[in-house]
Amino acid sequence: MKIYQRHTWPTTVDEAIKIQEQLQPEVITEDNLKQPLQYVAGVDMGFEEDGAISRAAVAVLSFPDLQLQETSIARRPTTFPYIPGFLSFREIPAVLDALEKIQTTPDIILCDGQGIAHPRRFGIACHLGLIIDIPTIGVAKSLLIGKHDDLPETRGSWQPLIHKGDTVGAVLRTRTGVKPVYVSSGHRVSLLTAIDCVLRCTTKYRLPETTRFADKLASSKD
DNA sequence: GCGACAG
DNA sequence: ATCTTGTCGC
Repeated sequence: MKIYQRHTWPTTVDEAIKIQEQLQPEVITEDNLKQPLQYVAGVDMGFEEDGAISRAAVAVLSFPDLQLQETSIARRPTTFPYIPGFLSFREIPAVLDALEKIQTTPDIILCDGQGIAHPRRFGIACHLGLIIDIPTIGVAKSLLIGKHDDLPETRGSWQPLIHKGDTVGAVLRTRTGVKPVYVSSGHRVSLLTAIDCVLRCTTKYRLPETTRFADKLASSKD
């Protein structure tokens, strides 16, 4: 797919904050996606050479049967350090390289990390969604910001994630008796639709099949 | 000023 | 994210 950059990549945190604050108002947290969904994708990152090289992987699956449709991998030098709140500046450049090689344009992308459940409401899922103008959802394995009540052990149960008085996402149990995941709107997807999509992409494991496939590609040294 | 802190 | 074996529990 063809990608149009929205900005150049910053070197400093101050610059990065300006970009986040400038683009945040463009994030859409209401549904604006093709339905029924036909293709869902997952993206994930891996690192080589002690972190000097970033490796991005994309896996496109058919929906709702979740069969692998297409994959791509891209490598490039790592240019931004990992700083909580600025993950997108470290990972997105390589992700865009991998997405450019994809022939099957996904109807939605599940990202590894937060959407609007972020200090400035601009996590990696929002940033990626805005740049490529494709619906995105943030699915994180751990909490960045916000608080929530305890939730039942049953798969499918969830609780709102609250930050400074706003509902910024949800803590979702994707598997009975297993630690929950943190779901939030990325771009062009509402929270309820995001929760439904994550559940439908999750079968026998805690994480969505999309990110599991992307994870295998990003980790296997080949 | 003191912690917390996606991957 | 990454370094790494066995091990506890359903």
